[in-house]
Amino acid sequence: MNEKLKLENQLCFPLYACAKEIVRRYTPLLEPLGLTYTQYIAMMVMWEHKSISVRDMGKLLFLDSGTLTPMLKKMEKAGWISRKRSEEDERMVMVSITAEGEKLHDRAEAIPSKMAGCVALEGDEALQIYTLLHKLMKSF
Amino acid sequence: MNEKLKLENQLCFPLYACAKEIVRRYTPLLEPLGLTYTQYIAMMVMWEHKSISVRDMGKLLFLDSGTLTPMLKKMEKAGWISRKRSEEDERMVMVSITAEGEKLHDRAEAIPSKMAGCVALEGDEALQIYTLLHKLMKSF
DNA sequence: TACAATTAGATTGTATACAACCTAAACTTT
DNA sequence: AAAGTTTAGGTTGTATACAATCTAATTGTA
Repeated sequence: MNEKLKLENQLCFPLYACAKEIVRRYTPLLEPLGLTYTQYIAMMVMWEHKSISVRDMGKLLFLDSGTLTPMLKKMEKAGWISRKRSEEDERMVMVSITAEGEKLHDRAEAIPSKMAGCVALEGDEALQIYTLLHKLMKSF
Repeated sequence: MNEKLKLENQLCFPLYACAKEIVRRYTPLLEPLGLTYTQYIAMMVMWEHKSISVRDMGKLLFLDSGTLTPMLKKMEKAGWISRKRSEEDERMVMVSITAEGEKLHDRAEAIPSKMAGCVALEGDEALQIYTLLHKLMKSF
């Protein structure tokens, strides 16, 4: 059997499995805030940018409108953001953070340090993997 | 703003983004074979094990029955595998590869080397990330 | 040996993901 | 300015993922 078609020799598979598992571990921490993981990273964009087009958010998160549009509608309904078509360019929809959305930031403060405890890597290794993944991500 | 809640300071995010992007790049290579990425890794298990329980496949792939059951039914319909409840332990369902499933192996042979060209890492870096991700995966 | 606890899959419900396609708006080019 | 092209979002359809729950089979135990 072709060794290259063995699961243990894949580079993509551990990437896929680790990503899923870590997202899964975020879930109980995000659940009290009412956020899913994807909504959480969308809120990170909002906390930092306050107002941004769907297009630019998609570029930051590597997500397209097929994923973002329904999710942003849910987040609008939850009261964390508002959506409004831009007046300068009517093709664009601007997403803006609300006061409720800002409040979530305080409640999310404890999450990063809690998650750090879930990752079984020494500090040095975490930095290595961070560096390598960023290099890979920038090549996309 | 809390620096720890910035997207660029997350470890999980590049993991999530890289995994999605690499799976996305597999898609056109797998499409002629009629496989999705998840079906492809399931076939890897089948090519190696020939016959395995749903439970054990789930442990190898980090997937549960909620994902596997519907997918394996599709793969059975496609003719690559067969599903049969075990006679020794009627709780278990054994999945076995068919002749059609074995044929797919030949057609998949070219995929790993094609994918290698999609990853913008030097040989050394690919090994590093492989090692770190496996360490992380084993801690689950 | 009854009976409680565990286990394996299946099912249901919710939430992504993304390709493919559609519409409207903005931009290019002639 | 009219026609063709590109762009931004929205919609549809398909395929995961996974929590929660259910059923049937098996195992552990008093």
